[in-house]
Amino acid sequence: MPLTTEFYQQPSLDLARNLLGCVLVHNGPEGRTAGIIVETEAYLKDDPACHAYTRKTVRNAPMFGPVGMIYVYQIYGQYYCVNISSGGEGIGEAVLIRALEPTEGLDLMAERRIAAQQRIQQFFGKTYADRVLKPTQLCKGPASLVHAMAITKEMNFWMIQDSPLFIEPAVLHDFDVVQTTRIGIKVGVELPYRFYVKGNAFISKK
DNA sequence: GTCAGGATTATG
DNA sequence: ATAATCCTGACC
Repeated sequence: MPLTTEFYQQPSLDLARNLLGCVLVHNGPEGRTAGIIVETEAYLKDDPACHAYTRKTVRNAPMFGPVGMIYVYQIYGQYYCVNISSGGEGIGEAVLIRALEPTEGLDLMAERRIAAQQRIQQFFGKTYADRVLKPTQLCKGPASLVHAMAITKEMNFWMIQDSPLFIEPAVLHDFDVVQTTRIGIKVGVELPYRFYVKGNAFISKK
């Protein structure tokens, strides 16, 4: 059973922490893929790194939506990242999913990762060397997991409580959580809003 | 209307 | 360490 609104109503930092161990699932036309969430980051309203820091805009609108609204945005021209809106309607906050430990559909994930990379390389008229992706490489990083799970910008504004992309309750328990600073940002670097499962081999970066 | 730059990734 | 890329948001 997917997690419901009640779960997403907790404060954004709690949500980021408590999403660890839960399972992100996509029941798509090509099949089912799933993975345990092992790394997240929170973006809060009074946080300079947050897309919604200044004001509500076309891009960040889903962050101001009801809790559980999916926010997919493009980055560096060619990649996408997925967030879950949090904090309540009218409050521009969200949790970024940064890494999964794949549990279902690993072959499909690998196919999609390679296909995605081929599209990108082909755009430059280059070829993409054949390779085998290890399970640890499938969903390591926010844009990688978006490819592996076939998450698209179509899903922007969808509600994760009621969509083919959803989250199931925690299957991991009794693990240690590391709370530290976020990755890839230039402002708000000192804020400890990143959470990951200690010792897990699938996180994007130490 | 213009323009700088990014919550990344793969490659050298 | 660095390139690649397109769309958004800031500013004039």
